[in-house]
Amino acid sequence: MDGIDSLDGVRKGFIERMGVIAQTDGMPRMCGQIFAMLVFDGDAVAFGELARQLEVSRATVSTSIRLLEDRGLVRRVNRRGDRQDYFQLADNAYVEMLRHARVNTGRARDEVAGTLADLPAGAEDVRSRLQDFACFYGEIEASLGAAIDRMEKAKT
Amino acid sequence: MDGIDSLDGVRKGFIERMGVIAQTDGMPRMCGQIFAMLVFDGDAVAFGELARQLEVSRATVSTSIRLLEDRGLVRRVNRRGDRQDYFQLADNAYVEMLRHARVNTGRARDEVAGTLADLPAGAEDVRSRLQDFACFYGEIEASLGAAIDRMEKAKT
DNA sequence: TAGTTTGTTCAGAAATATCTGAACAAAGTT
DNA sequence: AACTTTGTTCAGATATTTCTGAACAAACTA
Repeated sequence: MDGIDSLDGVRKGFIERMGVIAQTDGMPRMCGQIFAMLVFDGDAVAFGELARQLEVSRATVSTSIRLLEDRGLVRRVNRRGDRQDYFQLADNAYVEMLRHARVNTGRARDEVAGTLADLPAGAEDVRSRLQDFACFYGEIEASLGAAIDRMEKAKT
Repeated sequence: MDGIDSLDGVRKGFIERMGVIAQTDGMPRMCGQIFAMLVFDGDAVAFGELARQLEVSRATVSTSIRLLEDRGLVRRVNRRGDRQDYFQLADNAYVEMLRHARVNTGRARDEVAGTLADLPAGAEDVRSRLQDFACFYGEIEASLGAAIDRMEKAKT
């Protein structure tokens, strides 16, 4: 029975692929790999273990973890009798991801809205096209909002 | 009356800011600037004008435009008696953006689903966490799908 | 035909993002 | 006190992305 070895192989593949996805998603690869490791392992993982298993410097772990903490995706915990920091997924990690996306979308929409406000009188055709553009961002925001609501309701 | 000059200033600011947004959005800056220029100007813009006004090489215009075409955001048109290529927003550009986002999300979900399929028997806790992760992507896909439907309906 | 304009391609330059090693402070251990 | 472990910071190395210039082919012009 090689259940454990096989599980470990699957785990490594998952971590590696999530690193790639993070990259295509506008995040450093290491953030994706750390996130994947926390999802897979479930319980809190030690700072040192992250550096050792992902084969990166402690500096990289430090900065990557901070980014994840700042986004509310990861929680730092301490264990009695252990000086190391441990990390685990924030319990609302997925919702926080959506919130972050919504904020970003809002920023984009604000830029368009600002341009609209700056438009001189006349230029009605430009205004109309910019309004379409702003609506586009509005649709995304609304959709993300709906998804956030659904996930928060499902949480309970 | 400086309506036109003022309009031109607003236009330049808009183009520049959309370049930045594109970058934070995982796209080359020039794609964002070209897109912005087409949104603002409305009618078809010549290849040469893009290079001249955005102050970049023709090579950059060529590759950026291709990316935009490949994503279905921009349409290339030809004018009788003019050898130059002209470009304008695809009429369903915004919907195509959403579609692209949905495809990407689907890819990510597929990765998680693949990992789930590879999991050996047992490891039920890991399975449960990966399922949550897959659901998260599922929610995004569903939301994008809803936004796509709304926009297509509003199109008419 | 020789010269111009137009768009593409690609090697490599320039800019940016990501990661590392070394120096450090804080807190523990011997 | 001297040493170890832990996490942070930052200058700069490494890797990646983005843009350019030059070479080119296709189509027009003189």
